Amino acid sequence: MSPRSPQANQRLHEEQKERILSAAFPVFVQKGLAATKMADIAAAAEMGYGSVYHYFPDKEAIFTALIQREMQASAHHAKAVLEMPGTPWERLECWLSRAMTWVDKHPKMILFMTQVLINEQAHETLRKLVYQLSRASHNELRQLIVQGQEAGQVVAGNPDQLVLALQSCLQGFAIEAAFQQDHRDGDLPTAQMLLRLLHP
Amino acid sequence: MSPRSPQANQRLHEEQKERILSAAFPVFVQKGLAATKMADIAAAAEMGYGSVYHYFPDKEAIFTALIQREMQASAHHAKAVLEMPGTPWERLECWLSRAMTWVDKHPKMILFMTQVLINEQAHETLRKLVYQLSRASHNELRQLIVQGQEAGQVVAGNPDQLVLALQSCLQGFAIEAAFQQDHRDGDLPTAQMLLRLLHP
DNA sequence: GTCTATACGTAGATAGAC
DNA sequence: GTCTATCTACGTATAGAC
Repeated sequence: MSPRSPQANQRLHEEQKERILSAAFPVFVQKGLAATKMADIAAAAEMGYGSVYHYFPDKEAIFTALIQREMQASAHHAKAVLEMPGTPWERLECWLSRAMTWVDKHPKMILFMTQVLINEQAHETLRKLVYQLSRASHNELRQLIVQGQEAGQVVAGNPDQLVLALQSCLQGFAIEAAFQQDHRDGDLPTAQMLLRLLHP
Repeated sequence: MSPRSPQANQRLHEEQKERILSAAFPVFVQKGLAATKMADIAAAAEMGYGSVYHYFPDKEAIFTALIQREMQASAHHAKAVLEMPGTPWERLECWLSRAMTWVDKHPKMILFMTQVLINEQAHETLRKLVYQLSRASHNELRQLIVQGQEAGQVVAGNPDQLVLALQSCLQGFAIEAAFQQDHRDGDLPTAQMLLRLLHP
């Protein structure tokens, strides 16, 4: 029995962490941070209660890891669209339709982050983290809108207000979408509908 | 010392209940149902811990009372607008601008109800209650939109989808507004902006 | 009616066997 | 590395004094 190499050990360790994160996510979404028990997470990850503590120091560390993981993915997505060729309007269309698709596929992630912004007063660090992500997204969209206004393709007006309107709608859609995953009872709005907000 | 009349007793009782509800509301909004402790509520209402239990059997009863109280107010507001004179478009304008004003003034109430829809899997009764309210609002708005479409004042398309879009936006605005109450950093969108979604 | 003190249950975290 | 058993802290709800 040769011992595992340090690299292999490291890899197994990361895999187990990932396993816990994947399992914890839906539980947090459904119950919120406070109501989620470590026992729930352990059960979802199909491992013993104590094992979770071998990989994460406490519950909040799991929560934080989930947020950070999402922030990376989001930043990556944004960059791709900003560097796209085409007119500003086309880039806006692309940004929004991608955002809508994402919202439609992972509505609970937005919900999850909304919970952080809203709920739990204690975890100031966490909230700052999510706020950063929200600001980043705001700035990207703002850039696209200003470009669109300069090209005369987007309605005039305070760009920050327009951004806020779009972001709010997306957030609302996410909540609606998350709810409808369980109780399908109508078609969700489309990116084309949202774009009407920007027509000159 | 003449004893208080039963009526006066009754009135004091109701006043104390009201006092607890008013105190509990902001706490629930900030912390969510699970994370709010009865001690928090008692402290906010400036009364002893045990006294709260004299007026409500448990925490959930307080929560439920708050929701029901809101449902009544909302139903009242809706009725007034539906019976307004004028064109369908004017009624829509009125409905939306009232809704926006309300959202702007009491954003945390929507947030509060969103929490119920999303979070806590256990309290099925509560979620049904909020869902009812949401359906009622949906139906009102749908009625206005169909009327508007028949009058050619509103863009054609699946009315339920349009309603969903508007409701989602309102929900998103509420979250944004609630957040901005603490961190003012931009103008909220206006009802006029939202109406652009409906222009033919 | 009001409040303090307490019993009970639950959940986070840890120690230590395997 | 994994898991069970346990310690500890806290929060709900209640009982009972005033």
